[in-house]
Amino acid sequence: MVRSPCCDKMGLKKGPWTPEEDQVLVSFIQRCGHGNWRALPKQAGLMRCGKSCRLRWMNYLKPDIKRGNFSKEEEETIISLHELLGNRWSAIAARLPGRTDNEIKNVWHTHLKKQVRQSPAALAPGKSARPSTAAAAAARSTAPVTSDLSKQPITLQLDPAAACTADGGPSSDTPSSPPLSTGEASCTATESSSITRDADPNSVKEEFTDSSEMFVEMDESFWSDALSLERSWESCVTSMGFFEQQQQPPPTGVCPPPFDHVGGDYHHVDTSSTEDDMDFWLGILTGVGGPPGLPIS
DNA sequence: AAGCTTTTCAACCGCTCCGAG
DNA sequence: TCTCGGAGCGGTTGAAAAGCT
Repeated sequence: MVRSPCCDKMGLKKGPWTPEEDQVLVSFIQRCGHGNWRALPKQAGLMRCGKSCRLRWMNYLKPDIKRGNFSKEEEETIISLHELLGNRWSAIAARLPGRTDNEIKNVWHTHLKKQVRQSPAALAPGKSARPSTAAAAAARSTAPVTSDLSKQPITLQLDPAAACTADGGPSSDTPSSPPLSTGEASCTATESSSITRDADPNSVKEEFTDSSEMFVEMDESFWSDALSLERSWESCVTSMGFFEQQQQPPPTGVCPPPFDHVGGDYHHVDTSSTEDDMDFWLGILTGVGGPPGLPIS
């Protein structure tokens, strides 16, 4: 199937954004949100394609973006996560509040890659058997899981009915606040935001400062066990020694979709779930994508 | 100071994913 | 179930800045 270009190239501007264009984009998004990127430039009066607007906003103009050099801790976090996740820049960015995937990708290619090549041992303290980048990338379907689910960043699809104004238009009662922060009412129907369960965003960074202590590998046997219905989620994970290592009980705040929380334990209840479903759930667990885990009341 | 090389990073491109109809 | 369109992702590019001779 041949797809039409994302935009009609005729008459649309490319290249660096001017301060005036930035101002137009920011003020429009503050007023109206960005429910439909494709339609946004026309509505805002910008001679750009929607894709370009989205990129500019996501990578540069969004109010919560952290500018400036990466700290040593952030660099170490990127290196550790890259070892585990490969070139999944958006997943890595999800662990670094205020940093964008583009920025992380750039910093990796410009100096972290060289740094790792020069002194791989020094940058992976304490753990010599970490998977290679290539191996991590190849093993994405069995990506690691983090320790404390109660502090997991969760990608949340906001309920449009609850989170949006009636017309998807501007939220007039918060004119001076940063636009479109989590849960703000001026989003449109397709808006999504990331939240963390922990009020302090820095805790997320600290959580992953030394990923060698924070992650455990999950291989096919884990999912096979989990899917066999013979073992509970808790026993599968506990058998790996993971929560013992963390000196804490298995998570109780998030119920993975294929599981149910019965009698203080997690049981695999969805007999139709597949390993793909598990990968889906794993994305939720690692905060990488998808809707949130189901909170247990 | 000038010219050349290297580095940085914003932006583009093409692809995949996913939801709506 | 299939098709289509929008969003998002990762790879790549190229202009500008910085460093070097």
